[in-house]
Amino acid sequence: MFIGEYKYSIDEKKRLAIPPKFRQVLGKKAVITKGLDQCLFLYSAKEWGVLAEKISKMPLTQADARGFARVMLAGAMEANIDNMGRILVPDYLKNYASMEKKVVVVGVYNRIEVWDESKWQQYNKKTESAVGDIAEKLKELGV
Amino acid sequence: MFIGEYKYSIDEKKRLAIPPKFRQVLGKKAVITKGLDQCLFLYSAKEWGVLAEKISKMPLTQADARGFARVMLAGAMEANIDNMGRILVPDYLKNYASMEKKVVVVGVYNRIEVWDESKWQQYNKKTESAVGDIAEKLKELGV
DNA sequence: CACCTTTATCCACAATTCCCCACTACAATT
DNA sequence: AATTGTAGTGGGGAATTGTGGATAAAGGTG
Repeated sequence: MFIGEYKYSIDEKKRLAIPPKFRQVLGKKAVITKGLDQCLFLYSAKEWGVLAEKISKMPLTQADARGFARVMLAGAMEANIDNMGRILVPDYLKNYASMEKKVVVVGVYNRIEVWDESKWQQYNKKTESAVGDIAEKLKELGV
Repeated sequence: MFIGEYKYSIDEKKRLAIPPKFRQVLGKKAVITKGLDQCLFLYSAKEWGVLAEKISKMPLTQADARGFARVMLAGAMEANIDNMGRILVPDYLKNYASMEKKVVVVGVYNRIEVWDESKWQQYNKKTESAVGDIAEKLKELGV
C-alpha cells in the first residue's frame, strides 16, 4: 500500500527519485502513464497488468472509453528503477503534467502519483476546503 | 479504546510522544492522517487497513472520489512508534493542523486525535458552550 | 565507418533521517 | 523521607538518502 506525500525534484537529466518506502513495493520494473487531473500515475508491473486488462475490456463502441484507453495505454512507458531508486520521466509526460523542477510524489493505495508542486498545492487547497463533503462520506463508510 | 486528553510538545525533530496508555493498544505501527476540523487522526494499523481498503474501492472515474482518496490516503503517513513511544509528524501534516510546539493528544474511542493546543482550546470552548444544543441533536440520533 | 548525440551505469558529497542513549522530573512504594 | 521506576524531552553519532556529476555504452546519422 502506497500512502504519504513526498517532495522531490526532477534533475536536468529527467531523473526522479522514488520514496524509499515505495521502492520495495514497486519492484525494479514499473509503468508510468498519464493520470487524471494533470498528474502522472506510476504502477508496479503487477498492478499495471490488472489495470491494463480492465481497460482493454471496456466497450470499444463507446467514444469516451476509447479515449480513456488511448490516454492510459498509449501514454504509458516502462520505468525502470535504477540503483539509486530513480526513474526517468519522458518529455511527453513531463509536458502533459506541466512539470517544473519541483514535484510531489504521493501514494494513493495501489498507485503512485507524481504532481508538479504548485499544481498539487492548488488541487489540495481546493479539495481540503470541501472537507464537509468528506465528513459525509466518512459517515457512509462507517468510520 | 482510547479516551482522555494529554498535553505534549513536538520537539525540533518533529517527534511527538504518545500517551503510555495508548501505546500497547496502538502497537508498533500506526498511521497518521488528515482529520476533520484541522486536527490529525492517528489509527492503529488494523483500523487503518479497514478504512484504507474501503477508500481504495471508490471509483477512479469520479472526480470527488479521487479527491477524497487523495486527501485521506496521500495525506496519510506511516507512523512507527520508536523505543521511547514517539512518532514522527511530517511537515505537511504539521502545517495542515497548523501546529506549534504545544499539542494535545486526545482519545476518541477507536482513533486518537492530535490538536494544536490553542486550536483545541478554541474548539473546546465553542463546543462546551454549545453542549446543550448538541444534546438536543444527539437525542435525534438515539443517544 | 566515423562522429555525435543520447542513454545508462556508477560514483561522490552533503544533508537528512533514524536509532540509541542521557538527563531531569515526577510518582509511587517501602 | 528516600529510593526506585517510569515518563517527557533533548542530543549525538551512524546509516541512509537526495542530488549532481563523470564515465561508459548505445544508437542514430551523414
